Order: sequence, then structure tokens, then C-alpha cells
Amino acid sequence: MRIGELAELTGVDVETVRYYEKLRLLPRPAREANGYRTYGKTHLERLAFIRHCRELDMPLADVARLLNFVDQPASDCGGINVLVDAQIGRVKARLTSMRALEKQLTALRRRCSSPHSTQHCGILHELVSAAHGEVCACHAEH
Amino acid sequence: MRIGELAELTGVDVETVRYYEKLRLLPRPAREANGYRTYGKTHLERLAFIRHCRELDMPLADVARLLNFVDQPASDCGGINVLVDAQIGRVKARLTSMRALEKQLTALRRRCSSPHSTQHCGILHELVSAAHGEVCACHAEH
DNA sequence: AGAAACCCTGTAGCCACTACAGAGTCAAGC
DNA sequence: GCTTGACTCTGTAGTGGCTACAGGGTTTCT
Repeated sequence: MRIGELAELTGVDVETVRYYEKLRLLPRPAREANGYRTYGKTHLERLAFIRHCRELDMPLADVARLLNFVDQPASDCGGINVLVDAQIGRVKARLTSMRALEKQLTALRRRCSSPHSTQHCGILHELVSAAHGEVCACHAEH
Repeated sequence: MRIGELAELTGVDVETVRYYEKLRLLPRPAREANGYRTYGKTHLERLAFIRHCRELDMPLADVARLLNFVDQPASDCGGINVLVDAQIGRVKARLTSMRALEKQLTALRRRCSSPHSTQHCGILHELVSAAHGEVCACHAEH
């Protein structure tokens, strides 16, 4: 299997496959006589593994650690839980801040319903008033 | 006011202030005889404006556009709404995918409650099974 | 035979910073 | 006057996770 086929099967860009190789997430493949990379089933599975982890938005450094666990079946899996829990924590934290952000933006948006001149635009007024240290609708408490 | 004081007042890092200047978001300040930057009230307000927009997670390119509107009070403010709406759209889309992500991760996490050997770890099994194209708990439908 | 599609290496760009390196300047305390 | 520490300057490189070339070679299809 050449790199294009591997990329196609896993839904990963060709350049990304080479990128993963450079980061040593994928082992170096054998080469054809012309220098083309040749992949087998193990590469396919490993790449699918990486991709699945990325779909869960895990950083590549964590994926590398998970791959280490895969390569050492006898070791304790406690570290895996730690990684997943950390990822869940990050996602939860971002969710919280994103929800707040959405509220702030919609509050800001309500300040201007119909188009008119910039100097009377409620949105811009809100943004500018923050520059004066005043209370703004989007970042108001409660 | 020197750069450190400006940074302190706005809660922005000193390096970031210089970075904004390089991107022409902040006008070039006057210089003291020793070459130190000197800022006034207008800089302070403009920087606070930028920071407020960044708190709403707007890209700097959009912030630059908003600053253009500020500088042209007579122009139509329709473009402002477009920017804010686009930002709201981005945030909503990310919220949706983050919520799905959280579900996927917690489903994955449930696969391993107590620590044991890696080769029997349900989490790793899930991640590996994806590599075989099988259905996994975290990305299962419904 | 020629064109399109694939492959190679290596480098630079994206975003919004952040972190230096290596130098100069300034104020306070001894 | 001298040291120490805090501040400032410029310029460059690093972060993550790709993505997009440039400039070449190879294969495959028609």
C-alpha cells in the first residue's frame, strides 16, 4: 500500500501521514526501489488509532503516550485513565467558557438590530465603553 | 506612560503590546530620548478595545476591521453585525462539537473503571478497535 | 507520446501569542 | 561609585497540528 491509499483509507491527508512519521508517531515504512513509502496492515491500524484519538481532540503528545501503552501490553493501565480524565477536564473547562462566550456575544448582538451609522451603533458603543473601564452588556455580571 | 504600565492597566502582556504594534493594531507610540515607548490615553483605550474583542474570542483580523469602523464614525454599521454574527456562528458550531466530544470521552472513560494491565484495558481496546474499523463506544451512533 | 496523477524532500505559512538571547537604561540601597 | 534588580529595547525562534507550496521525479492512463 502506498501513502495515497493509506491516506484515503484512514481519511488523513497525505502530508499529515508524513508529518506523523516525522514526529515518530508512525514507524518508518519500507521503501520501494523508487523511494516510495510502502505500508502494511500495522501502519493502517496505528494510523487509524491516531486519527481516532485526534477525533477525541487529544494532543499528539498524549497520543504518543497512548501508543506507548499499546506497545507495552503488560504495563499498568492507570496512566491511560489519567490521560483520558485530563482530556475530559480540558473539554469541560472549554465548554464552560464557550457557553459564557456565547451569552456574551448574543448580549452584544442585541445592542444593534437595524443598520445605521457607525457612530450610533450599539455594538461598537459596547466595545468602546469597555475601553473606558465601564460596564458592558456582554461582560456584565449575573 | 511606559509599556509596562500600559500592559499592567489593560492586563495584556508587554510582549503582546509590541506584537499588536507590529501588526498595526496599535499606532506607533512616541519615543523617549532613550528609545522607550510612550503611550497616552488613546493607546490605552484602543488596547482595552482590542482586549475586550479578544475576550470575545474574535480573530485579530476581525478586530482590525472593527477598529476601522471606529475610525470611520460616518460609515454604515452593517458590517459590524456581519462580523459579530459570524463569530456567534463559529462559537455555536464549536459548542455543538464540544458537547459531542464530551459525550464521546465520557463513554470511553466508562470502559475502564479500575486499574489493571494494559492489555485488558477497555479504553485502549476501544481505541484499538477503531483501528480495525469496528464500532466503538465513544463514536457509536445515538 | 503526452498529460494527469501520484510520489519525493524540504521549507514556509497559519494563529496568537510566548519565550528567549543579548543588549541597553534606570532607580534604590550600601 | 558600585552593585543589584527591574525595566526596556530589537530580533528571532518556538508552540500545535497541520497545510501549502516549490521544485523535482515516477507512474499510469489515454
